[in-house]
Amino acid sequence: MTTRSIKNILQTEDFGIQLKVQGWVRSFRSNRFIALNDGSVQGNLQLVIDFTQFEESFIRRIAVGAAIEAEGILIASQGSGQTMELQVSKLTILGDCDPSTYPLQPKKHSLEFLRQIAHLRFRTNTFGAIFRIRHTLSFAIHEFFNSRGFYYLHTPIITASDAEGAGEMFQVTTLDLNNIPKNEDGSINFKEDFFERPANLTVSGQLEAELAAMALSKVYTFGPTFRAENSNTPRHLAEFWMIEPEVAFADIHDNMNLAEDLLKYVIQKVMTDCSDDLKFLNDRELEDEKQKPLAERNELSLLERLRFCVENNFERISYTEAIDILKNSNPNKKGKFQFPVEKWGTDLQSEHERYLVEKHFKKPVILSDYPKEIKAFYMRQNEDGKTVAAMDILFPGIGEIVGGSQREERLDKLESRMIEMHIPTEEMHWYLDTRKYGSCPHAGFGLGFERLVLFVTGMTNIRDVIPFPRFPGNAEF
RNA sequence: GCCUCCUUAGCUCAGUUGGUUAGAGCGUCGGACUGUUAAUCCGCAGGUCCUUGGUUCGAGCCCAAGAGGAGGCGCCA
Repeated sequence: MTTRSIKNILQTEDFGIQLKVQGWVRSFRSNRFIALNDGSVQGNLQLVIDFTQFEESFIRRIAVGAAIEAEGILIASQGSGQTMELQVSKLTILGDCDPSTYPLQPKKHSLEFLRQIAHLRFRTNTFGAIFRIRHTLSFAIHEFFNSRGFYYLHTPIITASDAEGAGEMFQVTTLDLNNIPKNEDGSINFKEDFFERPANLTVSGQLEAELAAMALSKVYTFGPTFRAENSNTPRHLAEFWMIEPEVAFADIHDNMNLAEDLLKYVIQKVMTDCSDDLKFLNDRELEDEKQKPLAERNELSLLERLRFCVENNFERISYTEAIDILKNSNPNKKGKFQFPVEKWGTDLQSEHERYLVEKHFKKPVILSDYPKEIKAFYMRQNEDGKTVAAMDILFPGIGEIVGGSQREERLDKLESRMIEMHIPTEEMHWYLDTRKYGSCPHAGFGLGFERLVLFVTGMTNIRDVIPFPRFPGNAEF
């Protein structure tokens, strides 16, 4: 007899068939009904046992969390609440679960509590849904790029380049920290280190992806990224996953189109393939919001937000237009902003981004053409001499989900900008070579994967959408 | 890194102006019941009130420091 997943059983409705299932007990009622879940799907399969056929000591071992195997006949359910149930003829306990110490109960737990038992939280409905959706998003991203002729590129995790310019890095070393080899002048002798030079964990695969795009035309990376920033927010992690496409012969508008198409494709994919999980998370959020004051509730439900995002064009405006809107906005005039919007050239604060996305446009916004002073050295300088061809996509509740740009492909402009910004040109000879030999216009962006999962699941803390979050002071599990 | 708030039973939380023995729901454990839907009913047990120090005749409650958690800001994806 073949074992079948609960997902498969619930889909096929093969009544009258003898089959075998394995899973974990979610609840056991009336000494008769076992709700069995194997993680393949949100729903449970109801197992029905005749308790007169089993020893009382055996019945006691059917506890919440226990791993069991059951054989029986699938029949139309005799009770209401489910369409089918398995009439069990043989039951085996594969792994006991002591209810007096097992932390998960058949009741609602707070996300904060579950974060402390991240090794067990997969067993809850909420986290089952989150990680099935995370998987679906992940695969949809590969599907999207593959179907458009992109090549999946593995850029290095360890990098010796300290010029990526995207924040603090984690150093990688095999030196004995209790006995660090020194040069005569007292500085650290990195010749003794594994790579014979300082090395770090990557903060971005972009620069390497550009090199590949200069030959393969369309590439993307999808891998872990590390930032040693002391960021303590529900939107930041020290280790997160990022998607970074890089496209030759593309300008900033192609770049915006690509990002918008990608986001819509993967969100639509989850709406189609994970409807049960989304329904669960949607209802969970509605229930949760009943506790909140009206002003703090979402105007749209999770499902409505996703539909809205897929069905509407993202608003595209320039930084300059954004400043005008903000200057003339009610909160700015009434002094409601903590940071009043006054002059062109300063970076937008998150309260400003929130206003644009959540109040003014009420939809995803693509902001472009930022002042060059507040953006990275590799971004293409616009004709006005003041701005660069940068673009950020802002999502409601999440903030910046995508950051990208058309890259500076003109060698002289790139070099002078690097010198202005104190980027060591000698060390970056390999990057500059792409501008020296057969340079061409190209563009790309970085999409924060966990921020995407946040938006799609409606969760509000990024530590709840990655299995084992890493953040300052925490690397448990 | 800065600011605000929180920490009471396994979990979620009450706890009056500082006043005897710190409470509830759920869970656990014991019993009853058995076509249930986070089953239901009865009963028992369960506490370093985060830690340390201070004020006071007396501290879960007031003060200080520390630890842990959450949110806001900055950095960004």
